[in-house]
Amino acid sequence: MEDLAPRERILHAAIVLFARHGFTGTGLRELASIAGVNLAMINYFFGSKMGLLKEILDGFFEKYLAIATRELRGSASMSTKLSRFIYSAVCYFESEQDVLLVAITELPHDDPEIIEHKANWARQLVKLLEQEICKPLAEETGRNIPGTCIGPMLTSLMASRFLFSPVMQQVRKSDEDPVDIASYVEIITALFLQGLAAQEEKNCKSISTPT
Amino acid sequence: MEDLAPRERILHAAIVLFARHGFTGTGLRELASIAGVNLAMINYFFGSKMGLLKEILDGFFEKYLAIATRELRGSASMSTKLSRFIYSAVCYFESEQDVLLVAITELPHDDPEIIEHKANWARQLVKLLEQEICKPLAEETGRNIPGTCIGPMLTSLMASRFLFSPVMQQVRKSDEDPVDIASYVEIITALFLQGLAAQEEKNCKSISTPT
DNA sequence: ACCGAAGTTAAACAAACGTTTGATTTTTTG
DNA sequence: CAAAAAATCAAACGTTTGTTTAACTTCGGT
Repeated sequence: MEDLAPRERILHAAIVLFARHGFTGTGLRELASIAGVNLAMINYFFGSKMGLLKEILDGFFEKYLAIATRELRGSASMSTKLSRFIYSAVCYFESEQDVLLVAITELPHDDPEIIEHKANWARQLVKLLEQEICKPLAEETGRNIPGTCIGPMLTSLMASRFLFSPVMQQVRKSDEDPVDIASYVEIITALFLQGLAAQEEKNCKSISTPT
Repeated sequence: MEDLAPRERILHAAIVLFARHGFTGTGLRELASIAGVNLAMINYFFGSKMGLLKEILDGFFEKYLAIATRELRGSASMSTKLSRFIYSAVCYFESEQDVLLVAITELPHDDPEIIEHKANWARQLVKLLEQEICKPLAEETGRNIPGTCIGPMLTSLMASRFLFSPVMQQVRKSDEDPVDIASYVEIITALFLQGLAAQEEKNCKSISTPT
C-alpha cells in the first residue's frame, strides 16, 4: 500500500473493503493487514469499527452536499441548475465509487445511531432540493413532489450505474459497450428534464457545461 | 411466529433479518430463534447460509422477471407497456420490501458465486428490455441506450423509495406526507415518459393510453 | 539530554460465527 | 404394526469476531 499516513491507509482500505464485502462482512484483521497497520491502530484512531464507518459516511455526505449546494443555489434556471448538479454528482460518484457504494448499500440497515447520523445529512440535502427544485417545479408545472421523494429518486438514478456495475459487467460479457460517463450523464439529464422519449441532439454540449 | 412450516418460517425470518442487518450481519442463531426452529434446521433445509440467500434472491428475481415479461411483451405501445410495468413492479416492491432490500443492497458485494447467480437473472431481464424498450426507443428517437444501462436505471428509480425509506422516515419527522404509492407510481412513470417538467394532469389516466 | 505525548506493537479477552455430528423424535410408507 | 424416511434436537467443532490491555518505541519541545 501507499506511503500515506497510517490513519489514511486505514480509511482507504476500509472504503475498498466495506464496498466489496459490506461493513459487517469486513474483518478488522483483514483490514489492518491490507492497510499495513497493526490491528489495534484501528481502534486507536477511530475508537471503534462503527466510528470508522461514520467517518467514511461523513466524508461522502459532506462532499455530496457541497456539490448540491454549489450547483443548485443561485439564480440560473431550474433545468440549468439540475443538469449541472447531475453532471457534478455523477462525476463525483465515478471518482469515488467505493465510498458511494458504502453510503448507498449500508443505507437501509437499521442501526439507529447510523440512521440518525445519515438523517442529519439527508435533512440538509432535502431542504436544499425543496427550495431549489421542488418549489420552482410546483410553480412551473403544478406538480408538488416533496424533497423526500425526489432526493432518493435523483440519488438512486445517478448511482444506478455504480450500484449494479459488478453484475452488469458480467452481463455485458463479450459484446462490450459500457456507455461512457459523458453519455451516462447526458441520458440521466435528458431523462429528468424531458423524459425517455426526448429526441437525440447530436453533438450536444448544451447540457454539460458547468462554470 | 406464524404456524407455517418450519422451512417457510426460516425463509421469512431470513428475509426480515437480512433486510435489517444485512446478510453478513445476521447470525444464524438469532435467525433460528426468531424463526422458532433449531439452529441445525437451517443447514438441513438450505445446505448453508449462502444457499438460503440464493433462494431468497431467486424468489425475487423470478417474480420480477415474470412481471417484466407479462407487462412488456406484446403489441401495445412502448409507453403503455412501460407504464404498466412500472405500476406492477412498484406494487410488487411495495408488497415485498424486505426481499427487495436484500436483492438490491446485497448487489455489489463481491462473492463471485452470487454475482454470477444474479447475472443469470439480469441477462434475461436485460434481453427483454433491449427488445421491448431500447429497440423501439432507438427507432422512435434515435437514442440508442443499451439495456445494461436502462435496466439499472429503471430498477434503481423504482426502488429508491424503499431503499431510502428508513432514513427518509426520520427526515420527514413530524410534518408528514409520505407520498402514497399511487402518486409515487405516477411520478416515476411521468418522469420516464415526459421528464420532470411534465405538466400535471388532473385525474390523469392519460399516461397509459396507447396510441 | 530528558520527559511526556503520540504512535505502535504482540498478546489475550470473551463472545459470536457457520457448520457438523450423532442421537432422538416424528411422520410416512409398505 | 413394523420398517424406512424425514424432521428435530442438544452439543460441540474450530475459527473468527471487535475490543482491550500493557509494554514498547518514536519523537518533538524545552
